[in-house]
Amino acid sequence: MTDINTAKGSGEGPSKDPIDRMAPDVGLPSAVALERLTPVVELIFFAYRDFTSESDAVLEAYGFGRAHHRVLHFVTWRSGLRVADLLETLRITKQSLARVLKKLVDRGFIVQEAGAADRRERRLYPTLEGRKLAEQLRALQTRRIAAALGEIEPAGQAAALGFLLALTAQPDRAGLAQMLADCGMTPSRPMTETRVR
Amino acid sequence: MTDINTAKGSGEGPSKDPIDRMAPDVGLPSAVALERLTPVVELIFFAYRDFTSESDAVLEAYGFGRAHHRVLHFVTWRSGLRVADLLETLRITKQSLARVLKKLVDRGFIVQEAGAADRRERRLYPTLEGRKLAEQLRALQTRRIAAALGEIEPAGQAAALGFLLALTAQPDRAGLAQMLADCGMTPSRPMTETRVR
DNA sequence: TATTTATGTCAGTCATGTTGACTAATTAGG
DNA sequence: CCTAATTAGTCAACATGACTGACATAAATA
Repeated sequence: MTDINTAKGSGEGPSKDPIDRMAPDVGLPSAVALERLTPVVELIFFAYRDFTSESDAVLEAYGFGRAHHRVLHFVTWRSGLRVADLLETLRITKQSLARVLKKLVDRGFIVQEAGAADRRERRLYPTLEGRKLAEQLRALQTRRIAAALGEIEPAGQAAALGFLLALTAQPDRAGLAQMLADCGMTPSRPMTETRVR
Repeated sequence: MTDINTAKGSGEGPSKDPIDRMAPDVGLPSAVALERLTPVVELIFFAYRDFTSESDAVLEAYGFGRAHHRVLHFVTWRSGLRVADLLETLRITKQSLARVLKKLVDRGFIVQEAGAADRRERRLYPTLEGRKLAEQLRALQTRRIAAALGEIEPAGQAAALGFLLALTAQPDRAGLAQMLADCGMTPSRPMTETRVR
């Protein structure tokens, strides 16, 4: 666990590697100082736990779980995607998806139709009911996000998104950054080619 | 050390409802505009998914899962806590915890000892091996966090933490904010109704 | 036509969450 | 001092959502 043993107190050196040039204020030399970030690990845990709690409660009333939420979300807001896209996005196996997707289809929240160009593909779409639930869940989540953004200084909002984007692994960054930009949500320091790790 | 909060002189607005006065830049009126935040929902999903992926891989080699990680984390970094504290923190049931905790104890990563004042209590402590694993996992996570903080403007780092703190529900905010402050990580606009200090 | 691709499905396993009931040890209150 | 409440451990049973591996089917492609 200690590949970070490079410089330590080196205050204002030229910063190249992201791991070395961090947080002047939130202060981060390099080696030992990483442990100062321990509470941030917990912060992320608590934030995610609470971010999902509201929608989880709604889902429960429908007899769905978080897995159904994820599927319904992407099918609704990236309407027309294929099963393969969903597998790639969620990083789960076909069988895991099948169980969840089947339930959503059986219960009338999602419909499948063969692709126009390639009829092996099943394009996925929400039904009216599916869209309604997806909207309800989105409302809960975006409301919480909006409230949280409202609690920080406007100047820092782009940075907050930039931080989350930087936590995300490369393969998904570009698409996310594009989506954010399309919605007028420009993260600070967008997709800098970073090989974290 | 708190000089980050001075960023931009926009701080003195007539702040009303958090949901109404948000994001001039990241722009947020109120009603319909919430749907512009949809990609942020996905951003949070991807960020969390990728944030946990590295440590999950290490855990797998030990035959542990994310549940064990959470327990080991809190037992190590809040050493000496009681079972009841853990239940409260993780928001799981006694039985869920028992299975995971028992495995960690049986495998020699955690020890329990009766509380000094109240001998019904079982205070939890990591063994040497437990601490080693916890350190390894923490290193992975803090390294990723540090890299992500390094990718945004220093001025925005406090805001990024403030955003996550704002996503967290009240009960846990105070303690988190205190921990962050103790480590020199001051989130911007800390706790609204949570006076610590 | 033969192969590859996209999807669906069967069968079984594992991890982690749940409930409810019960025991044991210890402390606290009347 | 004896009963209450508290803290923790445990059993049995169950649900969800991951996983693997094997196999089926339809459609596109070489």
